[in-house]
Amino acid sequence: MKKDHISNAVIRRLPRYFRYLNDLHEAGVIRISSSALGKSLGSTASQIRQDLSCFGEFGQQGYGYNVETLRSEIADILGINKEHTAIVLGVGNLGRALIENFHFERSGFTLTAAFDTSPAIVGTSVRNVPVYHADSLEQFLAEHHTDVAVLTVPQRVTQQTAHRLVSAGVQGIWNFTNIELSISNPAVIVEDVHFADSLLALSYMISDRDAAAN
Amino acid sequence: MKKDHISNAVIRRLPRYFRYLNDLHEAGVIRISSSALGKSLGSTASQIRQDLSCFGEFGQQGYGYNVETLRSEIADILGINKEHTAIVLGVGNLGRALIENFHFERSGFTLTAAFDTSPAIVGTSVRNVPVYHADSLEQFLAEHHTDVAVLTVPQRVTQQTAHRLVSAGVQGIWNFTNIELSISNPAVIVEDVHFADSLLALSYMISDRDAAAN
DNA sequence: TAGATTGTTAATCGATTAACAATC
DNA sequence: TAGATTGTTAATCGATTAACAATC
Repeated sequence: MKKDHISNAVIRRLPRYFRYLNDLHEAGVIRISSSALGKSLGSTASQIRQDLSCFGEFGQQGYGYNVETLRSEIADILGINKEHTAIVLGVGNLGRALIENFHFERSGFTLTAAFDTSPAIVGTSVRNVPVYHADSLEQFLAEHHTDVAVLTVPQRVTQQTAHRLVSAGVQGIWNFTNIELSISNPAVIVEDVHFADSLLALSYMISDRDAAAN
Repeated sequence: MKKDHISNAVIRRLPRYFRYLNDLHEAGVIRISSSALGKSLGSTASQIRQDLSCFGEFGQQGYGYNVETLRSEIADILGINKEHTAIVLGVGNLGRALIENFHFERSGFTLTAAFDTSPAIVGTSVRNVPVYHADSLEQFLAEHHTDVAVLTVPQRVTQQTAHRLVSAGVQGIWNFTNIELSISNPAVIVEDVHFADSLLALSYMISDRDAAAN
């Protein structure tokens, strides 16, 4: 039974399902049951059926799920076929690492441009992505529909850059800075990648283990 | 009332509390109530008091919490004062970006070494972190207690590198590869930073918004 | 003292798991 | 047909929120 509200817990599990189904597909697996899927992913068959049922009926009694069909359905749900576009703000080490190494296209995104202020790189391109001066950001956004901005700028210009992006109408910000963005427009979606939070959680878990051992 | 089991939900919120308390402290704020904290962080006073009560009693009736005291308590809880050590595996763009730009010391970690196989960088150092050849990993780990390994190696060597790290006795792996690690030793803690999962969640959320608008 | 705010217990809400009729 | 497995409803579990006595 399709639901109209999807909980965050479900949304966060979908990419993992997708990733694993891709692996299965590449390995030539044709069908899989919810219980096999659950076992591989460390969750339960119930949870997987419950999660999928939020979006429709993709399986067949007595058979399970066709791997390629389910993969493709989840891709659709996640918006991978929507031809999203993205730009990168800040071509330092991290911005460059993402442009060069991260497979945006596997998530359905096309990188259309990058922006920086350093004269050494403005005018060059990285992996065929042209690097423009940050001053031309508004002009670019006015001329090119852009769904997501990847924020990898230095901390001190983070907030102002975010403001400019929101004013210019981007739909989402993928935020790699350690700054908590305050965004006036609630329609703009901010997805944070807080490295420090992740490392501190790891720190807690290894420290906790130490404590338990004593 | 101190708890012995702390839920994952609580653990994931602690770093945010810590980050915000740091900001408050730097801004010279002396005291804060759970309701003010909740309002700023977009959660509830109840939740914050409930979360903190897992670890002890840090507040005072009628007053609230002393910012510096609470900050310091949470730092202790997270293990920031444990003088953890870390090494970086793979000094490509991402590894380099982390070494150069991420403030490991703010999370209580000291970077003691990095490893790579490229002759161009083995023997150099990045931000005073020496880069050794990956072949010397085991020897280094035998001689230097190492809590966490930061995994930023290419996908094809990810799993084998993880195995070597686990065999050599690291306690935690901060995994930036898109590979789901399978680790034999359940005592080793893996913290994944799955960029693609994060971007796909963002993709879902902007796509969903589109759909709702139609 | 009176007002504010804690830590904790109780109530509510939501998410996960179990059970099962339907059916391939 | 018999076995397997779905989608969904019901039961359980855990997390969040509300309420309040204690007290600074």
